[in-house]
Amino acid sequence: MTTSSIGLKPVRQIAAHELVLDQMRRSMETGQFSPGDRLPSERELAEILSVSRTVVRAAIAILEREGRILVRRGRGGGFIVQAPTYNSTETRRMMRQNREGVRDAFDYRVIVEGAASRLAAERRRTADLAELRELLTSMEAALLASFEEQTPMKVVEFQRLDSAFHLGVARAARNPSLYDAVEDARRKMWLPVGSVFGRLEKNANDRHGDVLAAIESQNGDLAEATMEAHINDTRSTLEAWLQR
Amino acid sequence: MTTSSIGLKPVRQIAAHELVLDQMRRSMETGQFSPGDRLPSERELAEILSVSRTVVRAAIAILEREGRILVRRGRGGGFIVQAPTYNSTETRRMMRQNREGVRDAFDYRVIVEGAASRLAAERRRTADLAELRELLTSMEAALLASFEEQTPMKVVEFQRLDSAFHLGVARAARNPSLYDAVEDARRKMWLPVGSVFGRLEKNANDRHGDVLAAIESQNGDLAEATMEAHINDTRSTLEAWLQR
Amino acid sequence: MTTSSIGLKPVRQIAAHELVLDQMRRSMETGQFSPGDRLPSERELAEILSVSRTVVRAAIAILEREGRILVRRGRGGGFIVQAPTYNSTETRRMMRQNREGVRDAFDYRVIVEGAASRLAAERRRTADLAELRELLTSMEAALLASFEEQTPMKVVEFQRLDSAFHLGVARAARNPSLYDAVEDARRKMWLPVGSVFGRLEKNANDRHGDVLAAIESQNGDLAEATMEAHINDTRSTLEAWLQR
Amino acid sequence: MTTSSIGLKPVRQIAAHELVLDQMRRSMETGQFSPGDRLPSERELAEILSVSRTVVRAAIAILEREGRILVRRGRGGGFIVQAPTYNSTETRRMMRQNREGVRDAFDYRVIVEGAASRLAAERRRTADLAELRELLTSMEAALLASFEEQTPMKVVEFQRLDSAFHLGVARAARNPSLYDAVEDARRKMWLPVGSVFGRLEKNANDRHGDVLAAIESQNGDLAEATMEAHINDTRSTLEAWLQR
DNA sequence: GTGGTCTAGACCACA
DNA sequence: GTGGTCTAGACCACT
Repeated sequence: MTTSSIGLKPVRQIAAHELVLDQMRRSMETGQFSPGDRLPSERELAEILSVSRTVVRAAIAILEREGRILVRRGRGGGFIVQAPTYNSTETRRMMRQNREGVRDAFDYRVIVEGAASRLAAERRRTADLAELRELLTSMEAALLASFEEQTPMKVVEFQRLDSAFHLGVARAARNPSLYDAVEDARRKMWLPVGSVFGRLEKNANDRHGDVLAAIESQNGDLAEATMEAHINDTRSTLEAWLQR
Repeated sequence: MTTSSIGLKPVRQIAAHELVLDQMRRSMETGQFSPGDRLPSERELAEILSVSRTVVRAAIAILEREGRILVRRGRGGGFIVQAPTYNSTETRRMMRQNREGVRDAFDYRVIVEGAASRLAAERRRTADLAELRELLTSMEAALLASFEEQTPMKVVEFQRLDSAFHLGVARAARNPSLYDAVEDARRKMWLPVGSVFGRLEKNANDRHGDVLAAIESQNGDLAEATMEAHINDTRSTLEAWLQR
Repeated sequence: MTTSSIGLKPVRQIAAHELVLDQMRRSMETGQFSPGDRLPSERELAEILSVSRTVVRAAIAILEREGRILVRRGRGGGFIVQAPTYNSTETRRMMRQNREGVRDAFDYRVIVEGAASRLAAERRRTADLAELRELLTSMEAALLASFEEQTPMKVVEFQRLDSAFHLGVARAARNPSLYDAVEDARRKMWLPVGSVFGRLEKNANDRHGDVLAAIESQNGDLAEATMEAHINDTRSTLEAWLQR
Repeated sequence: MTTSSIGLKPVRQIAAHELVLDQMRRSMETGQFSPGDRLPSERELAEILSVSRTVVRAAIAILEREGRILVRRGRGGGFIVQAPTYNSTETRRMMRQNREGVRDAFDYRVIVEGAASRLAAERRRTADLAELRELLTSMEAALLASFEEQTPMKVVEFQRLDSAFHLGVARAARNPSLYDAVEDARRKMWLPVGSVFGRLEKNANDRHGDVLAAIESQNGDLAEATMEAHINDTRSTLEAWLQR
């Protein structure tokens, strides 16, 4: 697709700090860190990512400039994750200009997450079920709370729990490549969409429940179909929103 | 899966010449270049890959040391692709030690190539069909020739045509992420397996024909099923060979 | 003046790369390097400034961002000094808003350069005279050339030679503090003025000649008076220009 | 002078606590604090100097080690300024080894303070005169008291008043650069000389009176000459003392 | 041989 | 114990 007729495409050496940046963005976008959380310290990040502090700093500097994190100095300081400043109007405009990309991203999600769901149904262990059920409960509670308080559930909290569930399913499928593909697919779709779904998918959890039930019953076909339906629901919601 | 609980995994910066090396290996492995062929000149490669000649030289030097290419100097010289020296026994030993990896790779192929086949059936255009049919014919001819001459079809030629067909299907699916995933999946599986299939899959083309027919008939379910069957056949063949 | 009643004022730790930046700006502004010149290499600069390359790079990065230098990579590369983009109108506007600062800067120049000229007259050695005379000749030649060719002498070339002469006088005064003061004074005045004087002070060299003659004759009073007159001429020229 | 031919000299980054140390030494040396006085609290100093307490502590620790201040703990404690333990013999030896530096420092003082005095004569306002006259009176009284009591006027008190007068003149000159230069010049000369002048310049005030008179009469030439004479007197006194 | 990047370690200022 | 900065040295890619 991107290769020349000769099968060689330009290589681009990626600086270490860009790789680190990717990692950090990704872990924030998939909700591993929520606003207000403190990232690990520079030294820890360097350790985890097996790079030098210099490289971590380069990435951090960019995130700070973007306003994604706040740097606090001194003892007790650190890097504080900031809420991303989503801009619905802007997002909508961008997505409208990229209809095809959105469609492709969803198609891809349907494929890899559907397959993951099927495999999860076939391979899930008790521990997987327990984990997924717990995530379901957390989300239920969070949604409930957000309704009662009349305060919409925070977008990022939703994102975090949603991602956790989908990635949990992918993990239960026990195929590393597939897991990576799911992560990748979510990432591709998620980035500009965060603003939208926090307010729209109040009933997302019902679908999650269906998926979990199918996985529990070890019915691969059903698990796949349910997951596909869930993702296509999301797609419809998004497209309706884009039409408005 | 490979990520820590915190979603961060070590980054590894890849030297430009390694990326180039990857590209070149890949294009030789997928048969873009056959033994005896001359690679583009250093300058051309540098241009195509958008790196400096230094980097190309570094990659070339490694390939030469490995015996994958022969460097001929002077006028009329260049880089001549050598036949890879596959070692069946070694390959078999390695794959036996990595049963799980092999299984995962095939599972992943089934998923992404199956999906690609389905989408291709739904979205294929006339030009796609023409292209795929041509590839089919070429392979037919090549196989026939190789039988008549009683010389086994050259491994790399088979590889080249096989890859071209599968990637052609993926291209017809018109989803960039999926195409990349297919490429990635083939790459994961292909590398050590080249030695095996040149001699075993004499009837591979029948399956290809079935896939193409399904795609042509725009029957998504059938296309998916046929592709899955084809890949699972390959899997069986490989596993039988590993048992021996 | 700037101290509190208690004699303590806030301290500001100056980062090494800022100090380096100052040094480099200063040496470019006083014409040590002209547009098109290549700065010493990173490694040499680090050596000369006795800092690490990292620090040099930090300063260089800022200069590059400002467009003051151009970075060329590879063998034969380096940092190429760019012509500063003076903007007469802008300069005039700024200077009009800072009349007092301009007056103070000239007053200060008159004091320190006048004193330097006097001391130079009293202390000059043969070598000093030779050096100053040579600078005079160079400037003469440069001015002449610029007239004959009908191309105005390049601003920076003028700056360079002018600075060299004045600093040469200060050096002949043999008082380190005074030399620093002269450098400082010129720096304070010079920065935004470069654009103006290249075209206006065509006869600057006559004054320089007078100063040199007074120094040569060891007449301190005359040397001081001549230098003061020269600087006040410049001041008048500038103020006339500001009036326009 | 100190620059290489290329106009770049080594940079030295100065630690914040050294800057603080400088400030504190300076304010004690110019008599802002007299022996027995209590410095502001650590917190206040940190505030005034806009650094953290850590830095203040580092500076304080050094001053304590040198015996310049006494640290008293607990309620009513604080940092108590101690009388500097000047050592005439030592000072004399050091200055003899640095004859040239002393000469340069005085030359520089003559230049900048002479010019400051001239400008002050030309620009002084009534308030300036009042301030200077008051300082004169204070010094008169202090000197008188010290004679009557047969106790030599405390060195630091002299220093304080002397500095105040000279800086007052510089302030009246209304040129910030020049004021800084005067401060700088005094600082360069003052540091090692404190021990000497407390006992020697009993008649310093007469000169101050002359300077003030000249400034008052708006006679720039006279004001400059008087100040120069005063400084050169001091120089003579010092040189005589060094000869002994 | 140039600039570009990274590493490992250190010291500092901050809170 | 945190981030901020610097050092010294290395390897790499570029031209």
